[in-house]
Amino acid sequence: MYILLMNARDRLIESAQELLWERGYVGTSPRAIQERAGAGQGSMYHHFSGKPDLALAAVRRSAEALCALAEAELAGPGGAVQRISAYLRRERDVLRGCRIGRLTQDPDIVADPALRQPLRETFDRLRRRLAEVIAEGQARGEIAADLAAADLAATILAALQGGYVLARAAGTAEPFDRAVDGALALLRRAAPSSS
Amino acid sequence: MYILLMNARDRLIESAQELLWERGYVGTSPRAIQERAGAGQGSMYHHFSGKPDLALAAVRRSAEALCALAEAELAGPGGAVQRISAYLRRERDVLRGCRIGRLTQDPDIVADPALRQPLRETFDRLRRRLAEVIAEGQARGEIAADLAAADLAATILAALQGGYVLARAAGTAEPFDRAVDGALALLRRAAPSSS
DNA sequence: GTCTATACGCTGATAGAC
DNA sequence: GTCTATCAGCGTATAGAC
Repeated sequence: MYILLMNARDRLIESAQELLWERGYVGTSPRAIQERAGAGQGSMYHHFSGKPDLALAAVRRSAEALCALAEAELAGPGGAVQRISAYLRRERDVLRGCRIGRLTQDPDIVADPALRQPLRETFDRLRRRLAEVIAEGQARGEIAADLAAADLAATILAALQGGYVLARAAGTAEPFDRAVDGALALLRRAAPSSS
Repeated sequence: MYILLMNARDRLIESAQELLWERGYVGTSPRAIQERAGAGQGSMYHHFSGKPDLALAAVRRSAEALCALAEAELAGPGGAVQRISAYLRRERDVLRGCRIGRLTQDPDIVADPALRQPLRETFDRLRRRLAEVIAEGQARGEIAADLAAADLAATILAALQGGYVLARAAGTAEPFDRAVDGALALLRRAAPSSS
């Protein structure tokens, strides 16, 4: 177990990341984090001022990981539609949902500007990056140029996030896959040759 | 205040609906529900066996309300794309999010089949209804017939749910509006005349 | 740095009076 | 039906020893 080799501070952050993903902010207690990390009260309150402080460190780390994963696909080979397809169809545990997206439902996260900032930045970055890829596809004649790249980027990211929501409600990945397939089908239809 | 005229049972359900929307299941305590409803412990435990039982009643009621609202737009006048547009652009308090969608992030809801069932049924119904409207649009030559209606329905519903997620992260409705606009632009592009 | 002790309010419920 | 106890356990710390 890798986690056992880390120092207490990192173990606490990683445990907080896991629990925030599984149970959200409201559903995650300092005690539960400590137990998972194998650390005591004193250790946690030595490294962090409290639950919000530890959560902030955890959220920031998760946000970075998420952006890195996205970039791996979006900077890959192929045309715009192909890279977006690779991003959307990347292998995932759909029913776990998005570790950042799920936090938008946490009232205590959204209410705290410091805690919400990483969420905003993450989705802003992803939208901008997707818009870049789309604009590239438009410049190369892959996608109709009269469609607003920023809008399409938002639609694609929203379809992804909403796909998780539908999948968790259904208890299966099926709606997620449909949502992704539908989005890609529409995107392919938006080729200039089709107009 | 209408709520003061209702009996305790209905006040409890309505208060639970509000709190579940605002704070989710994990973030909502029986005590908070009682306070908002102006009812005591005894009253709540007389009408409901406990928190899950009351939550179930509240979720069912919210689910019905949601489906009714959707149906009002989807059964309205105009063509398929126009009705879907009316549905997506219906006036909403975007930052509040979806009262059903937000519950998919609640571990205790998803883990309990009885509590999850209304979520599954709601989104299944909405997807089927949207697919019907789309199929109608395809039969009338409004939308290309070679696109899978079930996939497009999932995409549209996911864009809606994901739009809420992005908006809550951003702290403004802007990403929601973009996601909706992008989805509608793509849908209009998918007309047979464009292929 | 990490541990144990201590604290106080809240959670989710039960029991019994009225 | 509704109210008021009462309860064991958890949530979120603080204090101080080591």
